[in-house]
Amino acid sequence: MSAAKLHEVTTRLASVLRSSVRRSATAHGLKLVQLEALVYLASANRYSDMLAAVADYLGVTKGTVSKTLDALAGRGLIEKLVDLEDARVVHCRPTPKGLALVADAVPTPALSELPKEEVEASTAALLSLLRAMQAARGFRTFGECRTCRHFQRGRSGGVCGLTTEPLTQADTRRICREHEAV
Amino acid sequence: MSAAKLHEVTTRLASVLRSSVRRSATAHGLKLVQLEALVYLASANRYSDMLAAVADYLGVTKGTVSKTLDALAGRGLIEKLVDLEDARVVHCRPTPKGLALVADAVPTPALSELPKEEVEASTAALLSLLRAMQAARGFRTFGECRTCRHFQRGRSGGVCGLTTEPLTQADTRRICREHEAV
DNA sequence: AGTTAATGGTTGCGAGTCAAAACCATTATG
DNA sequence: CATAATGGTTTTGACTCGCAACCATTAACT
Repeated sequence: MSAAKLHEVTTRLASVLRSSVRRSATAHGLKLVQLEALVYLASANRYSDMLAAVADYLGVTKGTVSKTLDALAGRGLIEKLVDLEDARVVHCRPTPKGLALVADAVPTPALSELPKEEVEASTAALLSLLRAMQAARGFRTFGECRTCRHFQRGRSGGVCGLTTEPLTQADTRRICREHEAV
Repeated sequence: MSAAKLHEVTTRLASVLRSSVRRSATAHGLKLVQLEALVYLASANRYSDMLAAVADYLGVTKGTVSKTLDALAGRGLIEKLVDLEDARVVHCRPTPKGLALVADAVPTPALSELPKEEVEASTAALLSLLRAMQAARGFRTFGECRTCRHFQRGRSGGVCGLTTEPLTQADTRRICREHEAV
């Protein structure tokens, strides 16, 4: 049980997962990256639903993301909205049609058949593995606000210490690109 | 800690991993899929170093693999050898140059800095997760001979119960596409 | 202020991925 | 011996990918 073995298992898991997501994407007439971007946008908060965030999250270049989002917008799965305060940024929000596709395409995989204890053990193991890899390679952690060091809990929701803006309960369950683990 | 959360963590891990492998591939002048195919071939046994096996393993189509292997062969990273008994199959074996590239490109990631107990726990959890996903989606398991139900241990190495051919010690450490967990 | 960065996006290029389908050769099955 | 199954190659069209050039907007700095 060496680190090499762990690496091998991890890459294999990633490969199997990617194949099945690709299948799902194809079945819905999308490319793999298009579905991944759409799924991400469906759970990104308002600081994180822009092109640069998608590029960071998926680890692909801005150029690819630009065309990918164009394709999604062309199919009516997302809509692009220019930010009111910063005219450079374009917020991409899934349309109802896009959200429906996400709900249908996300595999709800074989995981639900695993025993509960095993699910918890796997999740914990993966999470610590993920954090280690992100830290070592300078990736953003992309977590939810409620687990972020900038988050200040309040009566209904809270406040982001970075932007000093209020967050609703729903906000705190979304993925943020500025997330930093405590 | 639901199955959905586990799925989310898994996909995120896969995404981070893929980005960093892509980076490594690019640094060596290869595409992601090309590096993945080369890494696979470096540890595949003689029943599993053919085009169809690569396609199964990576979850891409035969057409893509055909061109990918052509590209690798064109750079002198693998060599293609037609099977002596079955003229249809083409064995693809990494050249010394190809093996050197694999050794250099495989990340040896941040995992080595994790505590030993954590590595073992993560590996076990991931392995059972991987088996569950492969079983649920009809993927081949692609394991080593020594963990295969067809493997019959012998004095030096063993015998594959499926092909009835003898296997050396080294053979039993390689990846086989006919692998089936016990 | 006013130049200089830094950031967010778009566009174009060339190589290559990808699914699907048609196709050929070889081996297995009846 | 015909038919199927398997292993590979090739073609087509849409799209990805990295790279780099480019524009617009905002931030930083003497």
